[in-house]
Amino acid sequence: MPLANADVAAVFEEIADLLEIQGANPFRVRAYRNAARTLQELGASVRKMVADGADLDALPGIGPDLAAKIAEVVRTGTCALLVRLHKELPPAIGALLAIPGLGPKRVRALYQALDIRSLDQLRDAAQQGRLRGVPGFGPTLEAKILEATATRLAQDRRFPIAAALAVADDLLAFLCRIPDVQRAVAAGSLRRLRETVGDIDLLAAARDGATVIERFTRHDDVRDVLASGDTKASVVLRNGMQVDLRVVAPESFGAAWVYFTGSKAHDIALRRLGQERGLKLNEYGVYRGEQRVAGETEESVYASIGLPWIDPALREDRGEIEAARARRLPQLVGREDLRGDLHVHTRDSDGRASIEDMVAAARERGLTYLAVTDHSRRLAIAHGLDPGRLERQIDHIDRINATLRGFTVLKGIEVDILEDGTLDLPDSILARLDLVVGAVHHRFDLPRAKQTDRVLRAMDNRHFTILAHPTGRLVDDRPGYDIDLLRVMRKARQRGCFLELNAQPTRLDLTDVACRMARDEGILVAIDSDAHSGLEFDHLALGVNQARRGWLTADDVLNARPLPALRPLLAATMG
DNA sequence: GCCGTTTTCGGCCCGACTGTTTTCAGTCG
Repeated sequence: MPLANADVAAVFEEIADLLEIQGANPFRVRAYRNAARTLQELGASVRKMVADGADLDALPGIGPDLAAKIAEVVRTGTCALLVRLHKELPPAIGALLAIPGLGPKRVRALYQALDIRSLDQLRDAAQQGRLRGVPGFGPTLEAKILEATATRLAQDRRFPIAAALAVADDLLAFLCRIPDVQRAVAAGSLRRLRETVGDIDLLAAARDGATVIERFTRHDDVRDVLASGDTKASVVLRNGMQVDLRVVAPESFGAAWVYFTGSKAHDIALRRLGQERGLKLNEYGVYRGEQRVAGETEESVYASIGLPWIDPALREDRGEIEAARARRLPQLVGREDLRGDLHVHTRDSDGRASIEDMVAAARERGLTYLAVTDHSRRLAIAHGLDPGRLERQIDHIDRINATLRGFTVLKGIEVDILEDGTLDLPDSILARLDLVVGAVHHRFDLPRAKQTDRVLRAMDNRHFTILAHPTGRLVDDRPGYDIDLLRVMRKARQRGCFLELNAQPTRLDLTDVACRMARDEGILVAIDSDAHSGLEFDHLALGVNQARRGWLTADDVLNARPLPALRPLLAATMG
């Protein structure tokens, strides 16, 4: 049974939940959570590391004990500690922690007083008014819990960043119109450009916080006010998104922006650095004793602990602090660095616009080339091209290029990688193209070894240029097929071909961690829109966001190259 | 349970808001 890093991480998360409910040492609990996070973000397969006898306790936050437990989970699928905890506590009790207002102490109190072991039992007890009898529980909390269990608020709900960005823009404009507000900005995971966000964090600078909070909580789109004080408010909008607003004085703005941008792990690391220098960091500033030494700008906060400003996309405690210390932060790629788009559909397959329309839309967005890469024949539902229709498209593109100045249409195909690793069109026609984008569109269920071999074999085709949406993942929906990405990347490097970062908001495939891995392996990434209409070129910005989280610079991005520099790279893979 | 330019033992980030209290624990981010 293939066991992914996420599976081991899930075991550790569950251990942490149960230990917490038992009232274990909070730092021990944190150690398990940190280890889970490390595993989830690790590029390499922990299963393979164990098989290779790699030094697991060299990983951050992993000591001898956790290293042994990782090996145990990899070998057995579970570990003795978890088995023991399951004997001591009801297995489903961890799910109760997801209810807002319920933390480990209250969950334990409910279990001990009312023998509540599951969400269903919790809901029933709340309905019957039995919760308020438990010490620390009153009618208000009971009503809140009843609502959460009834409306399934317990489920972790996250929104795609594109939707959240639009909502945040409107709210920020609203805040800026309040007279006392000097600045209003986004913070949290939204500012860090994560692909989904659980809530929208906003920050405003103003003298009179209470007034700002009051106006904000009366915004037309606010459905519920979860909390509201003099400096912060949490609300739920009509569309179901939760928004947290924090208001601070202008002199604290930079410190608060760092604080509320996070990530939590990044903030903790910063505060630790501060401690080493005898400084205390909080949302109001940087303090030496009573005296405030920084805080008006983000730069001043970072400078106080000896660091240059760090881009929010990097603030995940994944080495950015060490890089900042060494003055080796990457110069992250920006949307303006993209010169072209190497994965675009037209009406000839399942796109909605003509080649000419796509060219016009690309030019409007500052691009200087695009590759037409319609689907190949196997994808009949998308009206995929057979050799004859592709021949005619190639001729059509030649005629279009003859009329263009300062823009080039490249001839390509998004060819299906068949189950045996062969491509869906004959080499004779692929040879006439500028690039061949290969993609897996079926048989996602192959076992890891077969899926990996399938893609490696496809890359052996001398015409293969770019692997599209390399894992098949869908954001928050489908985990992607089981494939050894590291082997794929090493093959790509050996063959001189490339991986795509598909910028469709539902895909964002590669992930940030995989982008970082590609960079470490020395592979160029193509940030492609996979546009099916002119408007979808705007998705490129989302792809760039993801690439920034993956530490990519313009040098790491294939289509940040102007066409004269790109052509030889494409040609090298075309045999 | 981890970790070390103060330490191999004793630390481990910090503050706001709520509800249930009557001075604060618990939760959350």
